[in-house]
Amino acid sequence: MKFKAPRGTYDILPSESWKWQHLTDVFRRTAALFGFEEIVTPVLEQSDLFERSSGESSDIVQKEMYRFQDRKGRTLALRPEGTAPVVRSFCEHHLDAAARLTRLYYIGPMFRYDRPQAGRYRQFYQYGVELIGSHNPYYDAEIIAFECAFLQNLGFNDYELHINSVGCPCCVPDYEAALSAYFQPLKDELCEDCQTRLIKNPRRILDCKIAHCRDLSRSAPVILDHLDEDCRQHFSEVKSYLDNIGIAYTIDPRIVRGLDYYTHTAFEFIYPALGAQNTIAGGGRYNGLIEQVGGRSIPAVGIAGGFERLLLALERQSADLGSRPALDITLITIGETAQKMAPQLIHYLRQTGCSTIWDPEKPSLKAAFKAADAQKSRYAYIIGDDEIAQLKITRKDMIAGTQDQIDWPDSSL
RNA sequence: GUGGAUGUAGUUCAAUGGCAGAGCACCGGAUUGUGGUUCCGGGCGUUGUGGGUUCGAGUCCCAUCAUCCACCCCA
Repeated sequence: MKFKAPRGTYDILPSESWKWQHLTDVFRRTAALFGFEEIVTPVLEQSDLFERSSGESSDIVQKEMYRFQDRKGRTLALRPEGTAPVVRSFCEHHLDAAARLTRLYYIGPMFRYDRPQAGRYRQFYQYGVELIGSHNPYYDAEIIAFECAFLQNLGFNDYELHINSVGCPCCVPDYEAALSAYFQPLKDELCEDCQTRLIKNPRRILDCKIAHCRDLSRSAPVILDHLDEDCRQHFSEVKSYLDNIGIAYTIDPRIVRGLDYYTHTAFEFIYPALGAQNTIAGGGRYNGLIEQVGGRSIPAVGIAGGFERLLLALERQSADLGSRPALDITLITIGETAQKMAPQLIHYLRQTGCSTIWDPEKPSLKAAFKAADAQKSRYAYIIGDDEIAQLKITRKDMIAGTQDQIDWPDSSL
């Protein structure tokens, strides 16, 4: 075997692809229910779009982005996430001119140069929805409600919803100062990573998985106590909207989103049984992003989820994913005359909407029926000299095993 | 980028340093007009790749690639 799919990428084979179709079908249906319309953007973007939006210091930009020069020396990147491209397109095409609020969804591959692991790939598939144009906390709740509806439509209920407010540029500096002040005296007790976090990004200490660091952060200052009035008010309204529509959530002050553009509400949908990579969807409000990308200051909120992890979770739960599509008819011919008539018959059957296959080689009948089995054909249509003489088709029900005769569909055939 | 485990037939796995095998799947036949059961028959695969040690390497050593798991990070 000479060629292999590149590291961290994989093929979705026919034995699996129908499941993906199911996921995307349910996603599109749910998105439509919420009034979202699809937007498709290129897989390639100018790399500074991501550098500017995600933050120069973010891991995505620092070490995970596929970045290269094209033949004219332009620096392009394979998109590592979906929101920045959507926002770029939104600004470029002035989508806000048409409506006060823009509701968009997308589906597509994303790329991050990461070490592959359970539920983590270099090319992976995400879906996302974005509500652009309002700072109203109702929409934060609506995005969360959308994700809940999507998961529910897939028959998936075993997830946890964690929400937090990450503050805004007005209150974050104050909070980070308080955090540093708290951890500084405990510095020597922190793990090595957390000691550097203390200097670079103290909030990440709260996310550490080392037991002792967790113990230390238990009584650390909480962002929610340091929110300014506006953020506090916003968060409390989001919660009351959620309460209102009966969505259960856990307030998790440790949620720190990986991208710099998030403000106010942040949320994650988690399925703990997935192992280390257990976040199936994450999102939040990004009021500063659109301005950073070059547009006016426009508030927005959105969420993105990973199809791989969703599928892993659904399979773990043995959720109903539908079934691999079956074929209506396998046509089996016996003898030269039937052989000659088959193409016209199969053409006719397909035109009437019956999925039909026929093998022009002449396998043994046994092999022909086995093939019909392998394709999960509902019926086998058999034509041979006997049938042709009587203008009949022998129709075998492949599930019941019974057999009867039907008229040729059109006597002119 | 760091650490650990693992790479043998389509697949799941065997093979005290001494002739590369089995189950399942697949193909053919028993049944030249009938599948899913049964019976019989069908396996030369660069043992991931490249070096090394050895009379001899699937087995030991080194490198490399890939997969899995964890760190990191996130979807």
